[in-house]
Amino acid sequence: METTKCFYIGAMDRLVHPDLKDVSLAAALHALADPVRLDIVAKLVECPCLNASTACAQGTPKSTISNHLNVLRAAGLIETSVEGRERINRLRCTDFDARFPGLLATVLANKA
Amino acid sequence: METTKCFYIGAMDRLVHPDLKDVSLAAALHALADPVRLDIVAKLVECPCLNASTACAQGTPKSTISNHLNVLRAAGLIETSVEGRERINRLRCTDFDARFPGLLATVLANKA
DNA sequence: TTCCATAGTTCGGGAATGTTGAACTATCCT
DNA sequence: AGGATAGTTCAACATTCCCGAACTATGGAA
Repeated sequence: METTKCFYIGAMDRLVHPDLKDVSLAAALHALADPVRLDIVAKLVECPCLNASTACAQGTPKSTISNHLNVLRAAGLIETSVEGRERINRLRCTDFDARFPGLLATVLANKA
Repeated sequence: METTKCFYIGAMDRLVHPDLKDVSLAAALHALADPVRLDIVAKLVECPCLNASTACAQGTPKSTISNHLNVLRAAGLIETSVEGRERINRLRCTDFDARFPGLLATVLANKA
C-alpha cells in the first residue's frame, strides 16, 4: 500500500488557530453572518467553555456543528483545545478585538 | 396572448426598500461580509451618490454589480432611486444605524 | 420618429459553498 | 477487550453565487 489514509491530519491533535492578522474583515463578518454561529458566539460569552454538543441547540447534526466551529476557528473567533475526549471552545476575545476593535462587542450588542 | 411577459416587476420603477425591522442581524452581516460590497459601502461614504457603474471597480460584470446592489438593498443598507436612465444609490445610514446601532461605523472603521 | 448608445435587470447554467447521514478515529470507563 | 461518548471526515445532495447573453428602458442624435 503506497498511500496512507490520512484522516485527522492536523485536526485531532493539532487544531489550526490562525494569526488574526491573516483574517480579513470579510471573513470575520462572514463567520458572524449566520444565526447558528451567532448563537454559539453569544453562548460563549455566557459560558466561556463549551464543547461541540453544548455549543448548539440540541438536534443540530454533529457534522454541522463541527463545520460551524471550523468557520469560527478559521476566523479567529474561537480557540479549541483537546481535553480528554472532548474539545473545549473558548472565545479569542482579546486577539479578535485587537484585530477588529469593537466589532465583536457591537455585533453582540445588536444580537438582541 | 393570454399571459403578459413581465420582466422588471417591481424593479424598474418600484424598487423594494425593506423596513429595517424586517432585517435580521445575520442578513445585515451577510450583506457586509463580502469584499466587493464592503468596497461599495465604503465608496458610498465618500461619494454619497453612486450609480451601478461607478459603484464597483471597473471590469466587474454588470450582472454581478446588480446582484451586489440587490443584496445591499435587501439588507436595508442602500436606497436606490431612478434618475433618468440611471439608478442612484445612497446609504441608508440613519435607518440602518437606528436598527443596528454602531454596526456600520464599526465595520467601516475596521475596513482600513 | 426612428435609430443608436447607455444603464441596468433578468435568466440560465456552471462553479463554489453549505448541509448532513454514515463511517470513522480517539479517548475514557467498566 | 468492549462499549459509550465526542468529534472529524467523506460523499452526495442542496443551495447559493457568478457572469455571459438577451432583454427592457430611457435619452439624445439624425
